[in-house]
Amino acid sequence: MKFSESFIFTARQDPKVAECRSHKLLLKGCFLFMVSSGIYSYLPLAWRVLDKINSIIRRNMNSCGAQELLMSALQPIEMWRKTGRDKDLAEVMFRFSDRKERELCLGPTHEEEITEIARRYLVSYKQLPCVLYQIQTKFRDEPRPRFGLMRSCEFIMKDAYSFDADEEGLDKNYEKMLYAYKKIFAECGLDFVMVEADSGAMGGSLSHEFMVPSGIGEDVLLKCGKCGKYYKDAGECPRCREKLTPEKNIEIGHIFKLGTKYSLAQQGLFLDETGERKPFIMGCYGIGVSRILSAIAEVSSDEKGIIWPRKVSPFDVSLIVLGEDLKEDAFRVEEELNSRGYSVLVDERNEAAGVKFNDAYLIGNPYILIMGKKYKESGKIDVEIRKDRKKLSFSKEEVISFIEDEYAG
RNA sequence: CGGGAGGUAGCGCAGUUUGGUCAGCGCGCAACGUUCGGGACGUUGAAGCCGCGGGUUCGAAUCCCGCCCUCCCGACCA
Repeated sequence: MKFSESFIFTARQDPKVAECRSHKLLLKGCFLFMVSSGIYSYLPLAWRVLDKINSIIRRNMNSCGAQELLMSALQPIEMWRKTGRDKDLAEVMFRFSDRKERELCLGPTHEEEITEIARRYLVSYKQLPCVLYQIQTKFRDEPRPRFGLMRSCEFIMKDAYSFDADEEGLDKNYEKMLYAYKKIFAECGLDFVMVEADSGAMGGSLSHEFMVPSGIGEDVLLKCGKCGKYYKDAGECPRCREKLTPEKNIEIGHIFKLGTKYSLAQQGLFLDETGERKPFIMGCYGIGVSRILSAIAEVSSDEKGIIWPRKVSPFDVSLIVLGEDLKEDAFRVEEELNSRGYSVLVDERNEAAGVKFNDAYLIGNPYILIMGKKYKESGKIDVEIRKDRKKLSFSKEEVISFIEDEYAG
């Protein structure tokens, strides 16, 4: 893609509305458009990243045997009355009524709706286990949106729900999901920690949170200085007896063993082998998709901009062209890379070199190719690695295989 | 919802104390020329309900009253 034709319009100065690093960089780099407090539009750059995160999630969910669906965002309040959560979640629900006076809300979460779906179709033990998931926008009336995308009123979430005939089945699905989550976050390039957590308003017996230590965020965990383990609450490290120090974290995932809370309240019943009616044993598994984006921007960045991990970067490669007469050659390099499956952002704008370098750092693609004076003289293309700003120099053929090697590794 | 800070051109800001001389600066944008491996230079130009509504005054970005919006800290956080 040619930079001059792309919807990328970076800012030179830091935006005033942003205080934390990810918020600042995402606005400055033209990833996000702030509509209002806690409400954002994802611009093309961010959407490319989200698309990649979603692909990683889908691949890992599908390989667990989970099936994707998409539930409604509009939900009748009536559905929530069965579980009593119309009251528990009253504060966070965007509620209103339509012209027929039907009471509605914008879905803040979907346990009730998925249970309605499950009870309609899953009527026999033979249909279990069953795992369904969706990637969808959730709506929550936050009293205080914060840190840009970190806590917003509208956000993208992956939520999965498991239905089993017995506890053993739930344990199995829970383990599978836990394993998949580890793979997903690792693929997204995030260092995360896992802690046991409260089930809160979700209910149920066991839950784990996935956290990114970041120095900012809303969840404080206690870290053991000796073994490095994190705890939700404890006076001292149960293993080392070492003092614990509080550290801020970003929660990017949360999984719950729900048990029968919803199936009992909503008559989510099936017939077992003996012909007895039994409630589903349920689990639910959430990932804050848009929060992953901001978590990466928060922890994987420097003063110049974001440093996207390879698998989620908006483009695989930035290509800076310095010199009007080199454009055609640059487009040929782009084509070569495209044909091998790599996306390239070719900066062929008529801008000063410094502008192009700084924009490349801000946008944060993992590799920056430079075609300029050196290419004219010796046919060499410089490669700058965004992560550590290390510089290498290659011939045209070598560059292609270098990129291939990097992405293969 | 409590406490703090702020709202002036697309973005970042000065001006408000002491009302007039105030519609300003930088960046960006448009045009032309020179540049072209590290946020270039010159010339010219377009762009503003000074957050909104009342009030005081001969006169309000500036003073008074009310409201709205944004950020930060706290409460809240499925």
